[in-house]
Amino acid sequence: MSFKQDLFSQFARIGKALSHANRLQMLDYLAQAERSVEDLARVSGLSVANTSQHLQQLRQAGLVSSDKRGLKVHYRLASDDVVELLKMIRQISERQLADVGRLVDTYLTIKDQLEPVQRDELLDRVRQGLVTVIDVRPENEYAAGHLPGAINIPPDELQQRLQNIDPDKEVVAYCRGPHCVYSYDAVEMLREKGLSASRLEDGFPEWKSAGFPVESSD
Amino acid sequence: MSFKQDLFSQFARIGKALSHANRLQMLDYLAQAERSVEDLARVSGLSVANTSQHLQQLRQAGLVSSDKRGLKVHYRLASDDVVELLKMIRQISERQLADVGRLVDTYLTIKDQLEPVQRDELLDRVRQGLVTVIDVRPENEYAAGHLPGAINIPPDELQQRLQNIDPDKEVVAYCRGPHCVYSYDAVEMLREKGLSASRLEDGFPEWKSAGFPVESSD
DNA sequence: ATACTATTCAATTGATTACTTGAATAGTAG
DNA sequence: CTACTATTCAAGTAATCAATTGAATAGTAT
Repeated sequence: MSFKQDLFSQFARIGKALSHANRLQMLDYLAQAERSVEDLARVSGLSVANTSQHLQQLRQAGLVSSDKRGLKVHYRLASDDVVELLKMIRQISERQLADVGRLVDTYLTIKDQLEPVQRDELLDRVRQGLVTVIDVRPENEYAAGHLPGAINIPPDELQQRLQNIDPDKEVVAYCRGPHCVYSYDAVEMLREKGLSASRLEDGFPEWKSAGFPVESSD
Repeated sequence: MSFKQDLFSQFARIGKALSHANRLQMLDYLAQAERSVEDLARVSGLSVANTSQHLQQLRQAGLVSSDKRGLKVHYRLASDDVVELLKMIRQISERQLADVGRLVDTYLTIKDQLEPVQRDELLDRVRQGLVTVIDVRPENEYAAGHLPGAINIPPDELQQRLQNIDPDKEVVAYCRGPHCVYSYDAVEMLREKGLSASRLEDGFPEWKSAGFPVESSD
């Protein structure tokens, strides 16, 4: 009979509302505070009309409610259950991603052990143009010799020069040697900014002495 | 920024998996026990190929896992988090969508389905006249001894005698023992008809041997 | 009144999705 | 080996959905 079907179709409305990244982003913003349509359109980078339509889907699913005050319509989460629901999704998602090992190990993992990249592996990927290599040593050391194609960004400049780094490429940082702290710091910071970053095993001296190619800026 | 987008897209994958009534129904069945593709195809009334595709979406979203044993592939929920997630959806659905309230009243919740009725609890409720008890064994076994007040409806007669069952009362079905399939089938069918039905833990022999009262029709 | 603002509605387009069919794969049994 | 079973894959079609555009509403300010 269609009884069960009806029930599951109702549940599916909620699932459907959660099935689009933009709507989830809106819910995320609404979890912080109630907002107008315009606010939500701005933060999600959508047109107002499009935003409005998404919001209506969320309202139909019973996830948000709204009221009009003056000119503006204010939206908010319908109940705390929605926060719980989002939390569950996040939880399952993170576990799933950890199992498969995709986004989580570059973005989300807190107890990440900063697994270093092998030298030969890095060289391959540099030649394919897949990675941005960052040398975090002082400028004079960089000038004396560095990895092919590496750009020099001392630790204190990293913050400002973030926008020069291609966010779609993987970043590998290195410095003087295996125990140099700067490359750790750089990787940590880059990951916080959402970039996929890792450390070269060891440092420049080891790279050079292993017979790998070197560039210098004379 | 692409980082957040990626993250919400990952969450959306879970939402997408939950956005179809058939998939939710499958999750519901998997919440009770692990099942083969064929089992799930049968209960959801879909083709095996279609069922398989839905299951793969659920697996990609990290909601179910599977393993092959011999010919059959067994699917199960990936973790208890998924049960929690379903519970949240049901809860929001119940609270927010006015038209669902009625359905949920008669349809036992996902969690309830996992738990059969305890013997002593059943006896209490029988004495208060709150439940209809159905014995789904063959007539001769019923005649030899049955639970007090139980009515005998063999599985193949259930369909026709539905109208004799008070739809406002809770129904509890039992048969020979804990692994007897008839009571499961009866419960499933009654629930499909919108009745509040559940199974007695174990069966008649266990009831009798535990010293609970018994009636017989001589 | 008129002009203006925030939101929603309606129609359109291109992209996904569900489901079907028939074939491919992997494991079992004789 | 061959026949058989359970599941998955791949290709095609019809339905559904996201986003755009331009117009319609409802409220505010002058």
